[in-house]
Amino acid sequence: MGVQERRAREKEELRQEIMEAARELFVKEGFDNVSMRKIAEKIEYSPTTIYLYFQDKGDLLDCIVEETLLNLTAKLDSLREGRDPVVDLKTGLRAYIEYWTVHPNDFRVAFMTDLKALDPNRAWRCTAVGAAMYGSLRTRLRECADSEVLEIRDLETAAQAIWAAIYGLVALFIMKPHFPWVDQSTLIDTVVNSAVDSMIPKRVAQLEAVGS
Amino acid sequence: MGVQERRAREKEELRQEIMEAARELFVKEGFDNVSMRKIAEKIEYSPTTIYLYFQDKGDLLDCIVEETLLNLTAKLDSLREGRDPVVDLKTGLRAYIEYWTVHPNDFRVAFMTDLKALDPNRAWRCTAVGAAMYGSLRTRLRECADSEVLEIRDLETAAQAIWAAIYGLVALFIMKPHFPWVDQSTLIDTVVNSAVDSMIPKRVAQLEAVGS
DNA sequence: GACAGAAACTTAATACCGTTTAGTTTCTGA
DNA sequence: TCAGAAACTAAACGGTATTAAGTTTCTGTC
Repeated sequence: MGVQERRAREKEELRQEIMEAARELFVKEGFDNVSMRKIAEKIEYSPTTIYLYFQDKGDLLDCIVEETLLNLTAKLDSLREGRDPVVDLKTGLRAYIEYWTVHPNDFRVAFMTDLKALDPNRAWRCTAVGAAMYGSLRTRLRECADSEVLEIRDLETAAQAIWAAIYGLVALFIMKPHFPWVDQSTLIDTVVNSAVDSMIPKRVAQLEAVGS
Repeated sequence: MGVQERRAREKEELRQEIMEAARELFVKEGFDNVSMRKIAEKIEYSPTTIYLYFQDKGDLLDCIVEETLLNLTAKLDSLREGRDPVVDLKTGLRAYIEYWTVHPNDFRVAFMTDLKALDPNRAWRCTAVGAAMYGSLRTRLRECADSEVLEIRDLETAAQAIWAAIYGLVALFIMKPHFPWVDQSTLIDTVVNSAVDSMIPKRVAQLEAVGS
């Protein structure tokens, strides 16, 4: 029964080809400015073929963004060193911000396209990976709390506050690229330190600030 | 020459009527789900008439969002008490966040519609008011720095870091309404205090934290 | 009061869009 | 060889923003 396997493989290959073409176009032109017709033209199939592989344009986007988020997740996981949880936490946050500043158009596609905001039913893949990433943040924060150095009143509140600050910086960088930002690296450090250090006793916070 | 005045007044009235109808529809259905035809139908004119008053759909959005931002600006200005600059700053930040959580759809229209992100040329009205609001934040921060209580290394960096944290919280509230947020008021206070207090010597920061 | 011209508004068309229906072609397994 | 499944497509539907050209309405002047 090698035929069925080949067929399945071919089907998967075309699926990947569609996603690759769509990602390239979405990133270059923006989700709204890319039509199913344009994607079809790029892969030299008829527009209707895409609907055999994806429910609709939103589903296609969901799959693409899921891939992006999984890629980011892998990158963040690879950076963990496991020595000092606070260092790991800050390193992860900085890496998150820098990943998106390097791939701004992916961020636009992932977070600045209406669809995902509307209902988690349609963008369930993204929602799932996003939830996993938030879970990872919370875990790292708990590790900080479990070590002797941290004073966290409410872990959930702390995690959400940090998420907000980090997310806001990325979103503004990307939304207002022409704004007269101060030195990017300095600003990132300021936001990360401000968000994390406010949960940490002064003594340790100062040590961290010096170390970075 | 009372006729020309009346004509001008009538013209302005229709302009306002268009904006009112469009705002209502945009807020209810979202920018992308509202067509010029629907707006025209609501005001009982032909779609083309709108183009006599606004360059295109994007221009119409720009004008509407400008109005929203000016309204918010007025609200923020009215809250200034001028006694303690740090209190004024935090009050303003909280008010900013709460304004958008009360009008989430206006925020969607204002900040989560592609157009504005693309080029400041097209959304110049919003860009201008937005710049004024950022200027106001910087002014308040300078007032804090000028009073005896503050230690701000770089004012611009501090302003941008605060802006990021505050903006991020609002954006996440609105983008992920189904996320299991902790108590909203607590979270807002945490983010505001974390952002502002990191610029303030410990002694004062603690006083502020108690006061809120 | 008649009337030229400006202003306001509309009709009809252009060139797109996402998606669906109803096919056609290609391939597979018996 | 051939029935049926799988893969793919042509054509259409009902929508979109925007524009060009035409019509109606109003105004100021004679």
